[in-house]
Amino acid sequence: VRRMTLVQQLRCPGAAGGFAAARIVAVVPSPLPAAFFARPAATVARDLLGCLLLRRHEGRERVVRVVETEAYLGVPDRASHAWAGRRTARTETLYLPPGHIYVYLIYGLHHCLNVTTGGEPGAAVLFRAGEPVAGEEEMGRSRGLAGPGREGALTGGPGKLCQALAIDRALNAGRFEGPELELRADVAVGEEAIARGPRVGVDYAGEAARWPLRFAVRGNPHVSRPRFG
DNA sequence: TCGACGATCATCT
DNA sequence: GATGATCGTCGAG
Repeated sequence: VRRMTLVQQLRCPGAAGGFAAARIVAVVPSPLPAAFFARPAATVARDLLGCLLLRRHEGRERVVRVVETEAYLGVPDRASHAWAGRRTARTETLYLPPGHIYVYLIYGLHHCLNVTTGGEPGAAVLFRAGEPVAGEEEMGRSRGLAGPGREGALTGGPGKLCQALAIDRALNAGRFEGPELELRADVAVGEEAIARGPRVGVDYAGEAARWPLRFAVRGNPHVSRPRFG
């Protein structure tokens, strides 16, 4: 049912038959190989759309489908924590090999989940939003929600996603190969179904603030604000 | 040691 | 659309 829902969301208005925008690449989800992450951040960010993000916590599994990401290009990117080669206790994680987990606290309140990539040193991809696939009850409890809220209320934003998946800095510097966090290929999202735009909340970054490094599944209701595409 | 600020969110109007 | 919450991080002194 979830897969059908996604396919409907991926329908491309201009494509006859509607399925041109999505193709099933794996019936049985498979873990992403290390080579997947060892590419430029923008490429990884785009290809992560449609993948499954698994979180195992307290003996239970929570799963979301990735529907929104942002690429941070590292040293040459003023919006990146690794801009100009900055190395501090916090940013050290960004320089780990591709496929590592980078979690940091923002605004003193919220955690943000990233994965390191190839390309320039310090490059990474921020997970901005997911579509719940399994473990919605646990997510709601972690979020402190009474019942099922509007779409996007659970995992429609980087802070919400981390809270729903019980992700904090305890996971920082780990790897996306289980048991706590895992990424699996599942559905490839066609170019026609991908919206691109400038990244959120980086107005301070000068020219880099306008780089189109935000990626989302076009029209998916779980994509965070500001909506675009 | 100190001060300014942030890859956000919920709750207001 | 505006605002307050809340504290780790980092650069300046």
